[in-house]
Amino acid sequence: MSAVQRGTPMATQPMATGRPATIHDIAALCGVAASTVSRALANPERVNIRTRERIQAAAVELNYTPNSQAKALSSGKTGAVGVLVPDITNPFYFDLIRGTQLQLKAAGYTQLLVDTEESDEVEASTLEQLRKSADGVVVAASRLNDEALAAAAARMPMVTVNRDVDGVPAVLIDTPSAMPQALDHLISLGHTSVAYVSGPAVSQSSARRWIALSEAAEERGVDVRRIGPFAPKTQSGAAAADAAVHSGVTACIVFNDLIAIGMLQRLRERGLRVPEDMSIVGCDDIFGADFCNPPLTTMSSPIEQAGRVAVSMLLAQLNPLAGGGNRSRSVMPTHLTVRGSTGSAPSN
Amino acid sequence: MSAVQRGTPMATQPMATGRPATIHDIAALCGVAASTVSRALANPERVNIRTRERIQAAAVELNYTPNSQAKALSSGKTGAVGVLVPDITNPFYFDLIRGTQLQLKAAGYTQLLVDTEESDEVEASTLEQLRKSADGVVVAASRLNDEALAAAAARMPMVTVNRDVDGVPAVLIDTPSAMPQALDHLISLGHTSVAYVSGPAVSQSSARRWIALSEAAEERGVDVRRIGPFAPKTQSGAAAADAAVHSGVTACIVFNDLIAIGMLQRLRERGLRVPEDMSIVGCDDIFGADFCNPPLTTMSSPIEQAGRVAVSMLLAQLNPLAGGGNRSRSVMPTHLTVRGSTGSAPSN
DNA sequence: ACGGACTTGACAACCGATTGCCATTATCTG
DNA sequence: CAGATAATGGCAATCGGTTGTCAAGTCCGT
Repeated sequence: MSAVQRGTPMATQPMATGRPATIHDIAALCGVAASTVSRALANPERVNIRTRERIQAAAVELNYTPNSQAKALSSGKTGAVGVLVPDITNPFYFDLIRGTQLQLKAAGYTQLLVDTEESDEVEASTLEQLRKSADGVVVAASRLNDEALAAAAARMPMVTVNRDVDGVPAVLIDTPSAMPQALDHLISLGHTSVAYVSGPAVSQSSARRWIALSEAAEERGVDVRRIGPFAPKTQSGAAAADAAVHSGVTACIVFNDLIAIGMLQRLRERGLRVPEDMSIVGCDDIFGADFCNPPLTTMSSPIEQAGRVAVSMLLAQLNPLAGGGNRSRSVMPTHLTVRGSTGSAPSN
Repeated sequence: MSAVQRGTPMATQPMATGRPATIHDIAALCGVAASTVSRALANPERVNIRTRERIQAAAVELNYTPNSQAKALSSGKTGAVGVLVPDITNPFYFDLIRGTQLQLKAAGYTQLLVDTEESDEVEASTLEQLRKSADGVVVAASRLNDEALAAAAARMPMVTVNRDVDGVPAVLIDTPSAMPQALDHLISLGHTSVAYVSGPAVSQSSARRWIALSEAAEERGVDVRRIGPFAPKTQSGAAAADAAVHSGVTACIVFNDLIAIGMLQRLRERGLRVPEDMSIVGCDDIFGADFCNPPLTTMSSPIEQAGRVAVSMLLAQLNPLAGGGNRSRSVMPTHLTVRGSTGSAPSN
């Protein structure tokens, strides 16, 4: 990161003209028609190289930047992409957002980030509004039902993250595949009675994780019960911890790290030790999972990459010209990261 | 491309037609001119009540929503506000972002969130671009120098957060005022030699905190030295911890919680106990400060409220009509939250 | 040198909404 | 009842680009 030093900005600061330059200013300066300027900038090969260069030079000189509103109006393309997340304060989405932002910026798009507040209504109305102000959307962990989501996807280009609906391209974070790993990890530590602490009832992620886990449990002949649902917030961890203790299990696999971290706090309050009395496995490996107490065993994925991939898929949909076949589904690998919150089952 | 089919008079389906309705559709349906529709919707009192109601009914029936691009183009107002943060993955900004988003949505504005990647160049170019695509900006923890920031503020409505520049309205999180509290807290625990672990060299916040701390230290006759600068990331904590240990102090007041948490980890690695061997005071009370190990003593502020206030100030600037006098400066209170990372000074 | 093929640049019609200006009509006043 | 005044609705220009159309200009081969 030593590149920080470079470029002390004595940068060529464009002087503050009263109003940003337009193609008409350029046209006037070059003595050509505005349309010629437009072409010179958009379809350079359609314009004489000398004129073109004169125009390009003038554009630089006037510090011209196209007016995105006007461009959107006449071309129908806004150059913006909406990114919908259910809760912007959930650390899981930080890296996702950063991934989408990076990839969008690289492609010259603007990111419209919206927090849908875990509400299907906010999500639906946002999608409707975005239909006119964005070229496409990335929808993370949608709270909409399948029909509504499919309908929205039919109206505008969309890529979902962690949500699988027929006909809608998706990036899936393959947490379910790590469930057997997590279970084997617990079994190897002597646990035979495990609880799955589930997330929101409308979360497809939670459902998929539970299915994967219960299948793996059946194969291995282990008792796994399900408790919940719980909201994906640390505050929910207290109730989840109490429910887990009451159920008598010695280990929990938890919908996500927020709840898991909340459980750690609650268990400590109740005088129970982790992992001596109870093992906890989280999910997502969010910011904080490595420095909570004890550090959380959890399932990790390349989240930022997921954001980048989602945007790539969306852009491929928007610009079908570019080579790469349009994948309609991309799966991000997941693995178990073992830390301090899991240990041998109580020996009693 | 063939001639666009838009003239079809009976194509006015209330259902989800391929294309959203425009004022022209409404005008056709009501048998009036488009401009009348525009007025009926914007200046209702300028249009006969019967016509107006007919138009409003048609608008509802056609599920009309104004095209924000077109509106922006002709009115010059975009209905969007840019929010610039240096690092979107820094939890400090989560609550700020949520605050701005809530307040903006309530006022019918769209939030354009941009991560400037701690770079003054990215920040400058973003501001320049936003000048045409947003009505105003909220700039958090700007990395620009005073002149550049003042110049940008002269070109478009702006409110800064944690940055004080002449003539630019600002929301200041008054962390400096908590510095004496923090120092007194440490002194009462027997510490006499304290280090300030500073943040980025260009961060005004860091500079202000240092000034407040060193003044308080002088008044109290305590030795406070400054180490750093360090980047505001947990990874920087390792170097910061080593520097602190080397300097021989028994307590650190740290620029922010990210660095502080990184220090906790590093100190543990080196076999040093917190707070027995070293006390740590963080700043910001970010997500994670309450559940790290040990829980972090830190300085807390109403960050989400800061975001809301920043937006309110900006909107007041945009719509001078509304009553409330335009405050140009708003200070958010800060207090010390004592947790487990501070304790009695080593007795040796 | 001439005609055709190909380039290049200008014009103008949009995109969807706002707004100044004017014509029409309704209402009111004396 | 005529004339004044206000209320109302429509036309058309405008915002900044994009793009289809066409005329003028260039270059070529024969």
